[in-house]
Amino acid sequence: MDFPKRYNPTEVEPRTRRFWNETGIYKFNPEDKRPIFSVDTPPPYVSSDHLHVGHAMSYSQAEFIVRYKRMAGFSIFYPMGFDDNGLPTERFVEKKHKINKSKITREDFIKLCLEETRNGAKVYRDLWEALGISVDWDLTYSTIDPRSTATSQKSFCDLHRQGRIQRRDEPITWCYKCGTSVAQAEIETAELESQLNDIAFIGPDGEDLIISTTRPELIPACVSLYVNPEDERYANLIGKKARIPLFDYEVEIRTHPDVAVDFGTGLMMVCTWGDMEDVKKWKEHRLDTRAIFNSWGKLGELAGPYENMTAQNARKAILKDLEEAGRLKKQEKISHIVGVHDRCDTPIEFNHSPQWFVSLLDKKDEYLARGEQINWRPGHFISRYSDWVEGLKWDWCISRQRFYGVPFPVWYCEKCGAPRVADESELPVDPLMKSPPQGTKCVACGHDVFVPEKDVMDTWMTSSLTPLINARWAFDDNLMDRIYPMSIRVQAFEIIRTWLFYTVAKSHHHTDSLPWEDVMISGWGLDEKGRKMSKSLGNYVPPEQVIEKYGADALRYWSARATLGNDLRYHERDVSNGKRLMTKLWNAAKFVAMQLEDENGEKRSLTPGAPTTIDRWIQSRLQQVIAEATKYMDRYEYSHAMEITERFFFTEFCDNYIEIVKERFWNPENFEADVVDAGRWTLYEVCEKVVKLLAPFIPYITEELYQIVFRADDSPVSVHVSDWPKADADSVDETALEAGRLLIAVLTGARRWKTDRQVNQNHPLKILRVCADDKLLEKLRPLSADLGAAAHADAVEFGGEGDVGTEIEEIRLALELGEKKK
RNA sequence: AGGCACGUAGCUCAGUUUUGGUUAGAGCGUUACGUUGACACCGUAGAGGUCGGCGGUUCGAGUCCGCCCGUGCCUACCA
Repeated sequence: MDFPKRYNPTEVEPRTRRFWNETGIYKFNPEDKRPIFSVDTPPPYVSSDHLHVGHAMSYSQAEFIVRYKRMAGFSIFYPMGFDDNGLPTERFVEKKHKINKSKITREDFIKLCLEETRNGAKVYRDLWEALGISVDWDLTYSTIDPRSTATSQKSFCDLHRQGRIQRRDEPITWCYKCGTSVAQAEIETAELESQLNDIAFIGPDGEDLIISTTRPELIPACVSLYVNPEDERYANLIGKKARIPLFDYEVEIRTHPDVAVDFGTGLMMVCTWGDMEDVKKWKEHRLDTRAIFNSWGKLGELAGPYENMTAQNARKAILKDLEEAGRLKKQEKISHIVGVHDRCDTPIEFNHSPQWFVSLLDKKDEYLARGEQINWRPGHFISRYSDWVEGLKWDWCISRQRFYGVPFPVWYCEKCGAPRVADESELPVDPLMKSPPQGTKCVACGHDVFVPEKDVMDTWMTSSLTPLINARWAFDDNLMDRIYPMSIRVQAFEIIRTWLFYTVAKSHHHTDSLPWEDVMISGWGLDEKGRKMSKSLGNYVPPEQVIEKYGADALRYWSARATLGNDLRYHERDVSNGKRLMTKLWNAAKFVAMQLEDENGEKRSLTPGAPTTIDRWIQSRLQQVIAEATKYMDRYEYSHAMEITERFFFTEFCDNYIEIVKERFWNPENFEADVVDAGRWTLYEVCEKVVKLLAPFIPYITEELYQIVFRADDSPVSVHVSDWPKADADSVDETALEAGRLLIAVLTGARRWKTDRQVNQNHPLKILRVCADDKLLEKLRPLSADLGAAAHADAVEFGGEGDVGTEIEEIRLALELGEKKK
């Protein structure tokens, strides 16, 4: 047997990858009749320059489970997708090429996006392949490809038919940097330093009416003043008019119970939408509309002399003018929370423009009920979901005033503006490229000329359909009854409110079911200080470098240390520790391999032989480990499965069993032949099972060992399609387990005694005398040969007096050093 | 402000639910010693913890309950 002295991942990993590709073991076979385990895995964004070990971590964690399920006998449906469209990609392209959508044609912009999409996909794919992520690349989708486009458009049409989609013209949260509407789910909060300004408006009798605002640039948008109805200070003002400083027009003074009496003066201005509260009062009281921003966030006509200024400049100018007019009474620094766009951190404003909405608010209860039906792992993450659903305030705005995304299957009547939604048979369609079918007439007015919808869909409108994209829901040859609902969704916690929630809502409305049965939530890989890895902090650890230095298996080992759903700090020493496990495994397997050949290099035939107590001990322990590891893997607790296997392998198999059994091979003349056989057989069995138990975590080295040592002519082609070990409860031998514990206690005592005398552990003992009560001695007596072998004792005797304590109090030892043999 | 997690050895983390139960574990680091018949990418042994704090339940609490302190994340702020 040709067994390399050292394991070299740099050589083995690419070769093994080629082997996997050639054998096609990760391909989904639709003809396979075994139960299917299908995985809805996150399609990463194109902006690949942000990849760090945290990404490697979360994808690896999900993949441990997939590899386990594959070995456990499931037919695996494991696709990868790429989230190529929508704002994330557009923002990435704008940043990289230092452009924005106003400075480039739609066509050129889309061309750049497609180009970056291809680049990004390649970087990702290279990394996933290097990591050994066992997806079936033939199942790959992109959220901009015809399949996803058709699926998204079918979703739109279906929801539209259900009356769940409407076009509404109302105030909408808006990002002026990106020039588009955004949905509630895309708004994050940020703490901002600001200034609270006390400004004197002019009361009906010319008196000062002081309001406090952080947004003085909105004064020209002011449409009303408000006080609390209980506030007696202002009772006489209600219904009267106040005059706006600088802009010189009048607004009515109204009441609303939401106005806090104790904030500032208790008097507030309400503008055409500085925030949600303004919108609320505007709707309730049908206030005037004074929209002052144009679509790029500069002030418009109503701002008079401040027209065309940015909000920031207008704020300064207006404050200066107010001060000169003596109307700025007080300024105070405050920090407050504002909503910002998650893609660019720009504070969110309100704007008024027609948008497409998916109604959500009327179905909160049903979404919450769906949440309860999901198997959340870990369970507590359901609260992230429920909290979000309960806190929903707006329906889902799905239209974006952008270029690169899935087009709406919609045209408008040129004459009356009524929308004409495509029929499902027309999908996929880009209305900019294609008109409605010949002879189509407007249902409202009968006119036959249409103009295309130019907006594109929110990227989540598409990615919320990944289970349905995978199942080819929009196509005749779909896999709906085979893979849908999918078995599992894997993702990190930060996109519960977006990807997860929207996917649940979509499946609820399209198929009246959950999209999947289980959800497995991963944590984040953090830097050494526990901070999130980010480019700006410079605490990035690129996974390629780690793989190059330690191998993919070592990086995966680090990933497997994080318990399910918890964050994990990245320390190179943990990766290095993975390397250590690999080295140990390599050497242990090498030792096993050595015993499989005779002196002439001929392969020995393995027979169970006559197992000794210690052979039965390690076999029994193995059965327990298999049972526990399997239990953990079934619960997606991969970290515990690996840990228990690793500990068993190191401390019981290597440190004790191999040390005990090796004497049989070095001095076979001291043992019965079938005892030597039993040792050989047990070594092989246990090591093979350990290799299999570790295969999901460290797939490369285990594959290599399987091919070199454990693959027989009639075995499966790869360890990764071999059978996951089955625990055999009947073969757990309680007597042997107890005996093994006693033996290790004696051995540890002998080792300590030698260490105290500063002699080599191999140094022979003339006599090892075990002293304990008769009951214990009875249990220990059958171990005599193994004990002598392990402690390198010429003679093992029982009974009498001893002075070396062991870990089991009742056992004491008397030892006598022998001559060192040369 | 509310919600959810977390707080265990110098460091990084298990263990806390299902099941409360003798001296609380691992790896790294550290100390001493050893070593070339799987492995120096090594072995053996040692030192190291009032399990964030206080109180409660219990024969018994790292584990269950209450309160508090600290950290992180999520959600939300009264302009």
